[in-house]
Amino acid sequence: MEGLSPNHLKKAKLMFFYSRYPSSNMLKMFFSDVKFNRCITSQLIKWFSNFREFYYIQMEKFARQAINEGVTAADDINVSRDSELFRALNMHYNKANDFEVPERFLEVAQITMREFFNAIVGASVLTLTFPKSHL
DNA sequence: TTGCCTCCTG
DNA sequence: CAGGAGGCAA
Repeated sequence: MEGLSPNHLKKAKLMFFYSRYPSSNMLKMFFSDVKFNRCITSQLIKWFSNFREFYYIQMEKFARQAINEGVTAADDINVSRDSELFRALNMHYNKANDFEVPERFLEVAQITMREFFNAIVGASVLTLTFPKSHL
């Protein structure tokens, strides 16, 4: 019925730093000590789905914050280990802070942030161009 | 139908 | 995070 321990959850979170969309096969390799069945697989996939939700919610949150703080160019957005965004994400996926988050994750997070920034700015431009009834 | 995903709740 | 609803592709 189960097979996934709290440690597996912690391990999954660390894996998230490397891939946001691990395939079921990748999961099977990463969790080679687990006897997979539909429930286990679904469980793990659900975890990553939840991880992504949190990730994207934070992205939108901080992208809007940057806009409100006056940032006008996506290129002015940078994500480093001392960024508020990173602190929020690290707190969520690496609570114990006993793992060194790969540099690659910072790069990806920054790219994501910029994409959200542009998407939000773009959307606001639309509402300004086509106000009220026209949308 | 099955599998995976997002969205929304609690 | 778990559950359930609902969309979508295989």
